Amino acid sequence: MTRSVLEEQMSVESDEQQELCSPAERERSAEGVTGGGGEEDEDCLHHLEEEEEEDEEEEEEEEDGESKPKRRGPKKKKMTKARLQRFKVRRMKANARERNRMHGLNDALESLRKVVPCYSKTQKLSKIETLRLAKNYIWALSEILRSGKAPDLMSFVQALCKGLSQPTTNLVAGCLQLNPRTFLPEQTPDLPAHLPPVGASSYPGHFPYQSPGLTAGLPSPPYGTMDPSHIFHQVKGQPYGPLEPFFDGVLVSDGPAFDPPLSPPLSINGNFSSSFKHEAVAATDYDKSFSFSVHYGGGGAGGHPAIYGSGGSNPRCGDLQVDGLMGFDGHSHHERLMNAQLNAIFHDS
DNA sequence: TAGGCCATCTGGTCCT
DNA sequence: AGGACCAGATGGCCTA
Repeated sequence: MTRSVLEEQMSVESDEQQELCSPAERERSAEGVTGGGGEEDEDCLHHLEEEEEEDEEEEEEEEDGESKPKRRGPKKKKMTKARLQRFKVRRMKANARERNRMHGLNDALESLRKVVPCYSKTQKLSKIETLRLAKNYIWALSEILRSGKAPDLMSFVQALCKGLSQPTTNLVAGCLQLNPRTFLPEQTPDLPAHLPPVGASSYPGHFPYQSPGLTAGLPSPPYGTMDPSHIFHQVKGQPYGPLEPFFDGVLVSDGPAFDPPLSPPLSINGNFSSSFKHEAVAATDYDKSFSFSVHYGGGGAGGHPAIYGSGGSNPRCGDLQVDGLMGFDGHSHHERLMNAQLNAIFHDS
């Protein structure tokens, strides 16, 4: 009897749940991907019913005093059918609210994903990575506004990627479409260290990259590492060992300290329509002294086609996996506006 | 198969 | 009392 009422309530709740779910979650639910759900509710009910029976038999057991150790503390209020019923209903309502609350949280997170640099419908950032990237992004933007100077691309990307996992780092790098050549000071000695105009084929800058994690002994792995090997691979003997702080020349002693364990990213929209070079391209002298590659989740040898760049001639993204990636200008008007402002900053500095 | 990520349930705490 | 928030536990899915 009680059971049938509860089942009815649960089915009602189930309907509510469908309404509360976001489309993606509804889809998941429909596929039976969700967690415990109603099944657990049933388990809970079963458990409660057992408890109820225990309560009812409590007095008898006390007389026995053998089968179960006596409970300490205040005697539990007897779970009458009515109480049990109320408890169950309350619990189900609480569950529904909690689900709803979490859906709201996820919606907010999804909104955040969309305004953070690298948004990909196909390759969603995890929650934690989204928060890290957002934090880095905010930090990087703040630095730009505060200093009025444009960071060099590499520092910028590194700031964005600080503390991010390797896959996310690759995603960001892919989104920004880094051009490894820009990291070669010798080749671009006269080029200004700011970002290229929209549509520019590459970003000329220098290579000030330095891993704070290595130089300052900051905590890193698995997150927070800015080890160059995280983003690119330097050939043995290449001269860029020492690392410099992010935003070369921007960070000052009294400036806001960048939280070591976290990451800073800034996605300057698809501006970095620079070129990704295939590693397979015939090696130039530059290639011999410096190579760049971003490994995606254990990419590299035999792994995923990592993001490569090593001074080749292919101006396209090559094997970079950027499916579904949206540049910053792939979003709302607001974002485009913001992007334009960023470009202005970079061009003016 | 292990580990990462996620959705959900649950009980506790705080607040209204 | 009831709602919001939180953290721990659990189990499913996915990928390397």
